Amino acid sequence: MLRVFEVSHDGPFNLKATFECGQTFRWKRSRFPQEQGLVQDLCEEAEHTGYKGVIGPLGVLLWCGNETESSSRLWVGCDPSETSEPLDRVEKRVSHYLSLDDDIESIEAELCRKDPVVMKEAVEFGHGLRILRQDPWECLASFIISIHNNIPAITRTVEYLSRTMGTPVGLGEYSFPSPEVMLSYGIECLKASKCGFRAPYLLDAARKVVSGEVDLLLPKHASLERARQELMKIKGVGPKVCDCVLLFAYHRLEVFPVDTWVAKAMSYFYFARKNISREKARQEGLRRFGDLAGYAQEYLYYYIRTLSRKKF
DNA sequence: AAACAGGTGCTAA
DNA sequence: TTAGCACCTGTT
Repeated sequence: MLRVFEVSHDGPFNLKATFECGQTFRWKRSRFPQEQGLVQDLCEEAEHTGYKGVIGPLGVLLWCGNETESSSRLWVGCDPSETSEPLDRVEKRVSHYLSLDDDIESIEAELCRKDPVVMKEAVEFGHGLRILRQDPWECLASFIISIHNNIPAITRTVEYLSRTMGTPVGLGEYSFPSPEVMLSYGIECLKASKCGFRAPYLLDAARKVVSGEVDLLLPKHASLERARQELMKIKGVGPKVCDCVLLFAYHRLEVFPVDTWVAKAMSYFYFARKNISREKARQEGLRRFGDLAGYAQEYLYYYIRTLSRKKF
C-alpha cells in the first residue's frame, strides 16, 4: 500500500534539475500506477510523473505539482509497512536529504551577482536545483563507479549491486549494500556488476571503511584538507571523486569538482573556448564563486549538458 | 570500427 | 610538478 504526504518547504524546488544534474544515479523517472487513484485525491494538481528512488532505508516516490515549476508543492509516497518510523520522522529525513533548508533564493541571487552573464543564465535554467545530502558510503561507491564511465553504465552497476546485495525497501526498490555486505560478497560478485577495473577500487574502499582505516564520519566536521586526506586513502579516489563525495554527501558547498563537462563549460564560458587544464578550471571556479562554488558547479553542469544534447 | 565515456595510478621527464 | 598512457565495458 502507498502512503502519501506533503513535504513543506520554502523557496523554489526543481525535481528534474535536482535529479538530473549528475549528483545521483539512483532516481528513475516514474509514472504512477493507475490504480493509485489515492494520489489524485490527495493532490489534485499533481501530474502523474515523478521520480522513484531510495532515501536511507526506504524506497520513495517523489513528485511536484509541476516538475519544472519551482513554486509547486512537493509530495512523497512510500510503503509504510517498510518502516517503523512515524511519517513525520520520514518527512524530516526526506527534507534533510533534499536540502530543503538551503536558502536557495539567496544562493541563486548571490551566484547571479558574482556573474550576471553566464551564471545568471545557468541559474535561471536550473532554477530550484538542490544539492542533496546523500549517504556517504553510497555516494563514495557511486563516484568510484563513475570513473571514466558513462551514466547509463553507472546507473546499471549501482542498480545491480543494490538488487543483488541490498535489501528490499518497498516500491520494488533495494537499499545500497553496506561496505560489510560488499566485502562479504567479494571481488567476483563486484565484477559481475560490470564495473570492470573499478571493482578492486570498490573492494579497497569497503575494506578500509570496515576496518576503520577510513572514517566516513570524519569529513563531516574536519577541515577540507583533512577530509580529502581521509577519503583519498582509498585507491581510485582522486581529487575529483573526493570532491564529489564532499559536495554530494557532506554538503561541503565550497568545493568545485571538475569533470569533463564542467571543464568544457569553464573553457567555453570563461576562457574564450580555449582548452584549459582541469586544475585551472577548478581554480577559476573557486576564485569566482567562493563558498558557493559547489552550487555554481551544478548549475553549470546541468546547463552545459542540456545545451550539448541540443548542440554544443 | 576507432573513439570515447562524469579519472586515476603509474611511469617518465 | 606535469604529461602521457592503459584500463573494464558498452555505445556510437
